[in-house]
Amino acid sequence: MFSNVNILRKRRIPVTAQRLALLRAVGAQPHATADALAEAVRSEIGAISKQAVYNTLGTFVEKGILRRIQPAGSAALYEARVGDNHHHLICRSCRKTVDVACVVGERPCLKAVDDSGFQIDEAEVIFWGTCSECLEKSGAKTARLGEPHDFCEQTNNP
Amino acid sequence: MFSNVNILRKRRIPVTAQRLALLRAVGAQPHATADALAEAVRSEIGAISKQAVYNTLGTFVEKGILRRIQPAGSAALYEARVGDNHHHLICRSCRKTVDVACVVGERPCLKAVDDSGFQIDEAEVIFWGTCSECLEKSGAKTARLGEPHDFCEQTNNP
DNA sequence: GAGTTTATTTTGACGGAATCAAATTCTCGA
DNA sequence: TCGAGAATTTGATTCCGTCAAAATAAACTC
Repeated sequence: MFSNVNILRKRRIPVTAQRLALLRAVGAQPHATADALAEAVRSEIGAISKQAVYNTLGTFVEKGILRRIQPAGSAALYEARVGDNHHHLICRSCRKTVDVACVVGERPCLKAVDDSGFQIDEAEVIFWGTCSECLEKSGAKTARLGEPHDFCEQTNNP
Repeated sequence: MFSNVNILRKRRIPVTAQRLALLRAVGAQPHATADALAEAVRSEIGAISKQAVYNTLGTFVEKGILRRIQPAGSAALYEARVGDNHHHLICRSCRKTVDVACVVGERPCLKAVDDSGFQIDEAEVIFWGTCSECLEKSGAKTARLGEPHDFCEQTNNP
């Protein structure tokens, strides 16, 4: 709790019980939704409003304390791992989400593409697939492999 | 119109005025939302229900006729370019969306990553940034660079 | 071509996720 | 401790998409 206070102080973010509890909640469960975090906080400090959750998480994302992932078809997820360059792997059937170390190394792909005049600040990569449990459940199906949707590294070097 | 009919016939999708109009609409404007497409269709054939739009677009995506992109914080976009391997570049401030060719390094990241037991079928890549117009408008502001978003921060090591 | 089967479209209600706005309460610096 | 400014609560609201049932249209068979 000590270091969490410092995290906030360091960035001039007023320290409140709600913010501290949210920080702890995100630390405890990675890839959680705003709603799940709200529940976690409630079981710890009693109550928190939906709005406070959104405000706070939004602030944390702005300030670089948290990272927000918004996978297609579901609510945003929040994680405490920032600053390292990792991506995500999501199971289409059970939605399990795991981290994937970035293959390309640092700052993947940011400059190699034709940027059309954009100033790119982030490359968001989500790998979609089926996790091992769901694969077993569905009978070790090898279905979708036929048409892999390749994502190419820009740096062709190994 | 002729070839669009064939696209549907080839896949055993019953041909309807709504589906044909939607196909034309998507062809006319890439990266459009369901709502924008509905409007386009309405100005062409008079009317279409919201549900028909969603049903149809959903079917098209399933059948591989269209591709759906779901950028964080906005409605899904649909595009007719399928089968080629390209990604997207989105302006954070005006939402302009452009295609980015995937520099074909013949190494799809699909297998290179530690897949945690997943069977990966797609790698979704979205580059976020600011387009040239918005850069100018904001006075060639290098604003966001001050607080680098996430991973630019600590990955300055080679 | 007419009739049947099947699938699509329409209509209207509904749901979850997130935001807006106003009033209240709290934190922090003087 | 006090007050200004910021955060939190509350409740309504918007946006995107889905559900369910009835009405309608397309495709297949004869």
